[in-house]
Amino acid sequence: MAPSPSQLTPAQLEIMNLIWIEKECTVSFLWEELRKKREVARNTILTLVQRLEQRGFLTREQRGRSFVYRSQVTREVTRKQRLKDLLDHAFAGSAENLVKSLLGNGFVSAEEISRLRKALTDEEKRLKPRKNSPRKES
Amino acid sequence: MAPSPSQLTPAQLEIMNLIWIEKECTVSFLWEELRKKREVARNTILTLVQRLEQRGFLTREQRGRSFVYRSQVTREVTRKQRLKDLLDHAFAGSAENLVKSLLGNGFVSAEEISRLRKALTDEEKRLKPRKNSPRKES
DNA sequence: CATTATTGCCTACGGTTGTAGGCAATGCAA
DNA sequence: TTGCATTGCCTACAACCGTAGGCAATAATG
Repeated sequence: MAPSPSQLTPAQLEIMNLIWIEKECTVSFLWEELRKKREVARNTILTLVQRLEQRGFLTREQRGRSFVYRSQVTREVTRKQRLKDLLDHAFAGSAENLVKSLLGNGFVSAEEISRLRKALTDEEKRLKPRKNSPRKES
Repeated sequence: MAPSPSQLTPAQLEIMNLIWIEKECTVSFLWEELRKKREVARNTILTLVQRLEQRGFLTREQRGRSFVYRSQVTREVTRKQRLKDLLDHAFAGSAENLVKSLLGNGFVSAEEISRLRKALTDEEKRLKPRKNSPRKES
C-alpha cells in the first residue's frame, strides 16, 4: 500500500487542470491564475510544477527567459484512472451504485438526466440490438 | 490546499471498508483479513486503526482483553464526499461527463446499463411529470 | 508455576506533500 | 549604469502516511 505515484494529489490536480485547458503554461501564469482563488506563494507553484515534471506528468521547454510546461498525460486517462479507483475502492466495483449515488445526492441536473437517459438508451440498443433493426458494422 | 483531513487515504479506506461490512472489528481480525491480500505487520494495522480513532472516524470499546472498533461515519457519506470530490476536481462538475466516462471505458455491464436506463427514466418522469399523469405527493 | 501467545502502547523512520524563504542570474527601466 | 523586476534553483520544514520494532501487561497453555 505504498503511496501510489500515479495518483495526482489535490494541489497537483489543480495545476494539471489548468494546463489541460491552456495547453501551455508558464509558472507565472499558473501562479496568477491560482492566486485568484487562494493565497499562495510563487515558489509554491514553482515547486509543485517542478516535481510534476520530475515525475513525468509534465514536460518543459525553454521559451525566452522562462519555461513553458505541457502535459504528458491526457485528462481522459487521468479521469479514467480516478474513476476506476473510486469505483473499485469506494463502490466495490458497482457502477450502478455509483450512478445511483450521483442521482440520490442531487449531483445530476434535469437536463443531464435527460441526455444521459438517451445515451443509455442508445447504449442499450447497441449492446442488445433487436433482430429486425440491423446496424452498421462500425 | 492543506491536506484534507476528511478524505480517507487508500490504506485507511481499506480498513474502513472492512469495518463497514463487519460492523465491529478487533485489530486482530482486521489484520487477519488484510493479510490474506497482502503482507503486512500487525502493528501497521494497529497504528492505522488508532490514528483513525484519533481523528474521529472510529470509536472503540473495550471488550474483554481487547478493543472493538466501530465506524463513526457512514459508508454513504464517505461515498458522497468522494464522489463530489471526483466530480468537482476531475470532471469540472459535469456528472454527465462522469457517467459517459464510465460508459466509454466499459465500466458498466449490460445489465447495469439496462437498470440504470430504467432508473433514469423514472427520475426523468419524477422531475418533469406529464400534465395528465399525476403522482403521489412525497 | 513456567512458558508462550495476544494485545496495546510508545517510538521511529524514510518518503511525500504543501508550503515557502533566500539567493543568483538575467532582463527591463530610469 | 544603477537599480527594480522576473525567473529558476536550492534548501527547509512541519505534517502526514505507511510501515514496523521493541516492550510490557495480561491471558492461555503445559
